[in-house]
Amino acid sequence: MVTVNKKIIIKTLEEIALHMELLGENPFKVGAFRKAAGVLEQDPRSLAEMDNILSLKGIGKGTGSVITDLLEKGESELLKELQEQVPDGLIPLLKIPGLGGKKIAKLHSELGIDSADSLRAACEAGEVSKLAGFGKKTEEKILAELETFGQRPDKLPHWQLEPVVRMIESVLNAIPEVDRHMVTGSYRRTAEMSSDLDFIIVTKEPQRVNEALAGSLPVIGTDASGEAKLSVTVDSDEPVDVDFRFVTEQQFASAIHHFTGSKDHNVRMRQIAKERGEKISEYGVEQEDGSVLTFDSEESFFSHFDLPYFPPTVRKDGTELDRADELKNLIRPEDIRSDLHMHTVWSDGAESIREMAEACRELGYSHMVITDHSRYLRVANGLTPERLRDQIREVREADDEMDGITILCGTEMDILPDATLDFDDELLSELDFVIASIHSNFSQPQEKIMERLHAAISNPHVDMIAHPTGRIIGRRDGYAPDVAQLIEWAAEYGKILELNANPYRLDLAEEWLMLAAEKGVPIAINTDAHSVGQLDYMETGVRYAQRAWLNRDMIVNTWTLDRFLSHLGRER
DNA sequence: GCCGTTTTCGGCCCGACTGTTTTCAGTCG
Repeated sequence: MVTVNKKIIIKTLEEIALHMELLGENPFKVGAFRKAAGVLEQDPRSLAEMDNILSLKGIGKGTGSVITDLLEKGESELLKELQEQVPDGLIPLLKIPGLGGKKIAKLHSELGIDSADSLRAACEAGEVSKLAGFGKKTEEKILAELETFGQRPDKLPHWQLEPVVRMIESVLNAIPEVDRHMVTGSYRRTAEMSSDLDFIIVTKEPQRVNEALAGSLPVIGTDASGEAKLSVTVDSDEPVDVDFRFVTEQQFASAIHHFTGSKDHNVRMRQIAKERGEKISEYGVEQEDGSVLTFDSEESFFSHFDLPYFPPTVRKDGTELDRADELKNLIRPEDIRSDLHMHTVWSDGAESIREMAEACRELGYSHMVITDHSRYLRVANGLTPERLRDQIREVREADDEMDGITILCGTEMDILPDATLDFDDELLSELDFVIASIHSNFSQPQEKIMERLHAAISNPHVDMIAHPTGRIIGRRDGYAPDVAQLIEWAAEYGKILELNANPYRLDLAEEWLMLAAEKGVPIAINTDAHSVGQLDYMETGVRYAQRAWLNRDMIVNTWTLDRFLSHLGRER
């Protein structure tokens, strides 16, 4: 029998919701199972640490008995019963746009549809269009969707959407009838992955803008087109769904708040409004007398409800509204005064030490660390001990020459596959800051990976572990370390863990950052820049850190140079 | 199914668009 963990419970609850949806169940009942799954997912504790799982808000008799079933018997009676009523093949059909639980239930009961294949056959035979509530257009649309069924990813990583956002913004900037625009949705919340892009557009002529957009964007499909919105699929590396909403200047603040979400955040806000006899919509706040209040900014919108401004990144499951007093300590981009991980032409970077230093000074940093790769990483022209000593001399010279910023000597040293380090202790002791990281043999068993990480983190000269899991969002999982253990070690040995701000990485992930915070492990947000331009990744890193509610005092790069060095136990 | 110092019953956020309808259900976000 499989050991039941939190993930299995979450998945089971979600499966139950899906099956119920296909049985045409009451949407609120379906939602209750989804909500229970969400409550567990949001809770940072592991199953073992949750002694009172059944008393969590959102988990009641029904969802609780599913959990009890799973813990006691390893499976859910309810899910088994549902699976007998609903063929497995129906579940994926929910992903077809335009098909929801009720329509699929009808296809199943009236036509015996039980899979994508039988649905295709029924469409081709013209049976679907004969059903009440269905028609010729629906049938054609289903057939077209089945063509590409399962080929498109559900969500795209933030880094992949970024160039699409830029492209769309430049199109919007070129349309004269567009007065103002903003990208919202989960993208604005710096979610790792988003299923679509949402733009709010202020215009007095929505129809003209609608036509201009449809004419200028590489549109490969239109889902909806009206006075208030345009929904299209835009061609890019992957097709991207994009929604445009047209609003007036007065509605703008309410609209960006509404479409930035999250959905759960909005639900909480609306409940608060309702208790006061008000009603929130994307157009404003309706008063009891029917008049609608609008706002000149999101700040004044929140303030209307006696709330401080919650940045988009913390708008998640609604519980953020209970954490208003933590906002003042939340890390913000302007708190950052250093970048501790970057590369130069000495290894695989594009710019010189001085060019990187000038760029960091421009950003207003007080100090920075040059951390080129070590010799093991041949593909990146990693530094031999001799070259590193040469580099130290050049860094010291540059530091002496330059005013306004302190340049420190460091390395991003490889942790080798055999759990040894690429440089010896003597050389490491000559550096101001030592990063250790894994770039090779990702597929080793977890014990070996952990042995490598332990060798690094327990070495007294090593200060930080960089991109601790090696993941690339949406591409690869990395080397799957036991992150909880790594965090324990970091706490034990007093070491720093990195939040790598490169949008491809964002490593450590949110859930681990929260655990690290709980254990008091300091975090460094670093760009790992390989060029001057990449130093700008810092903002994404900080926004991502906000999602984990990191406060500025635990972020190493907010510290003064003196505090940083004294933490490292180094003097210069 | 879940929840509740206004409630143990009756709500549960709210609106746009489409397709199939002659006034609205279903889907989506």
